[in-house]
Amino acid sequence: MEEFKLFEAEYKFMEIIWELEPINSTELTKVCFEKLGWKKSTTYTMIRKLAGRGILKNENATVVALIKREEVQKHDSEVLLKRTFNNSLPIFLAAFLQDKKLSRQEAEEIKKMIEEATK
Amino acid sequence: MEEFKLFEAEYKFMEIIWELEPINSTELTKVCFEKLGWKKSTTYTMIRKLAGRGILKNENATVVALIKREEVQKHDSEVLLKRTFNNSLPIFLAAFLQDKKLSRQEAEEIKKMIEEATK
DNA sequence: AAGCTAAGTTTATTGCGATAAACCTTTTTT
DNA sequence: AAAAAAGGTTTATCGCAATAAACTTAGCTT
Repeated sequence: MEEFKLFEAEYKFMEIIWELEPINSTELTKVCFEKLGWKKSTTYTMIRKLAGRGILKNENATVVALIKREEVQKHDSEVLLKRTFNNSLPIFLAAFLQDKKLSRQEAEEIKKMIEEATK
Repeated sequence: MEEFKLFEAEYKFMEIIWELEPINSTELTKVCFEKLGWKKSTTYTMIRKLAGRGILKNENATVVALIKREEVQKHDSEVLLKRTFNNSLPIFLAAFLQDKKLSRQEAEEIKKMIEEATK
């Protein structure tokens, strides 16, 4: 559970990795400098911390993610729903949709997903 | 926009206020001590900070919220959707519903809401 | 009038996420 | 063989949210 919690900087970093993995660690320091403005040591610090938590691994200078983006997304959704909406999808939607309009296509897509998730 | 962003401690604090408002400030220090373990000065510090940001007001020792819980809920939802799901409700639902089952009643409720939010 | 309580403010301290300087070792290039 | 680049680690620093100690002032109570 808790293993999927990422702080802001960690999340931005992982987004880069999910996009580019597998990626050489030196190459990664360059990308992080360009996209995040990080110094080399900052990137390596991040690699080490996330490796220690099983979020990614760095072997032979090659960095790969050990958890999927979808797992983190799911975790984040659940945290928000639990913390803020008493774990209720209808309550969430009421808040989120307030004053928003969906296209016909989005609506159909969503209804289909709801239908599929119904026992 | 940014005015609705609450940090964790602030959020827990506001939950108490939304539940009990209007509430006398001394009474509030007692509740915060019981529920959050905060000392009196911590509660007053929090009151002052949030008052400065227009989140609540404290007049004649009576504290009331100036923003509604629903506004914060909406803000938090939008932040998550933007940050994590490319602002797409279907993508969010795909992640959240994965391996979850909805009751028939929930499903109907949700579909109705979707329908109402469709242009 | 002396003490107590309510209702705060001023000013620190703490904890931790974010960031990086400085240093080290090994491999590659010239 | 000297220099440079790759691939790191050790150890700090910084910023800021979280928390609170200590002090103040005014009203109420005995």
